Amino acid sequence: MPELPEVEIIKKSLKKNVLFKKIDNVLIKNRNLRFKIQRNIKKFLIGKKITNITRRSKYLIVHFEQDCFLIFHFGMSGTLHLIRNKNIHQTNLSFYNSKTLPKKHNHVELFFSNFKLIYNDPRRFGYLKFIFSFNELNFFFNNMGPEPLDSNFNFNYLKKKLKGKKKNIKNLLLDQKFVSGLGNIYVNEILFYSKINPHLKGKKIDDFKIKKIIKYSNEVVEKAIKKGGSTIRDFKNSKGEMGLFQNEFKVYNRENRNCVRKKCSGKIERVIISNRSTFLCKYCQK
DNA sequence: AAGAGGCCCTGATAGC
DNA sequence: TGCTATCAGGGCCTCT
Repeated sequence: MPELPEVEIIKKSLKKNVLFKKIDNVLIKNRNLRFKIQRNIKKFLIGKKITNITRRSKYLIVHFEQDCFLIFHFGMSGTLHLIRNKNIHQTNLSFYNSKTLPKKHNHVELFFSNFKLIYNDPRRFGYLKFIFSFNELNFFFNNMGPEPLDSNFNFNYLKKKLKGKKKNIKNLLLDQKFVSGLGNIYVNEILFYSKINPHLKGKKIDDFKIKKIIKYSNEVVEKAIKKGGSTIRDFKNSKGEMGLFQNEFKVYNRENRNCVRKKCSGKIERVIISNRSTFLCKYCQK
């Protein structure tokens, strides 16, 4: 599901609901995720009070007292569900009420005094990890590139990083060491706005295009957060959960439809780059 | 050493 | 209805 904007939305609504709450109990129903859940994680979590909820890139970070942390990565299909006791339905962005809670693939349940938080992940590409110190946390994120909205993601940084790069710009923007937080949807959109062909090699990106990339990375990500993220396919029946940014897509999922630029007569094409769907207008994106 | 591709997994949907 | 094929918001690992 989530790229940076979606995780940001999850962070915000989680913060409203679970800040300063204490974990009473933990149920591990299935340890098999991308990485196996640590065997003794239950022992570490029980009795801990949540002191903050933050995000780095596509990772959600739950902070506890005494400098320990629980990191969530949602992979392609990971979701969090807040379930109130006694059927009180919470219609809060990015949470599902108990009616829409999937029955299968609930991997972890965290119990609080009057609600529980469930991590569900059918494809198991996500994972969670308990972190024991600030040092370990910093180390974990050490190799990650700046985020699109970070001031370090600037002209000089891109200029330097793109120099001599044979990799195409699409794969570069998907590379979390290059810039972190973007995924397939937002990279497609950013390249369309920037009028850059996804196949263009890094070293061929001139100064003008670098500025475009920065400008539209910022705009697309900011707007997506404002709109509550993108909801494409999961849990169609759920209500009150949907992000709205999918209505703003200019190229993603728009194969064979007309280019939205007024003077352009092109059609959106779908091609494959490194096994991922790539949407572009060949007339606009050079 | 950088870059391309395979692969991990389940579920939804389209086409026959 | 039921089969098969294809596709999906990610990223680690291996091979060249």
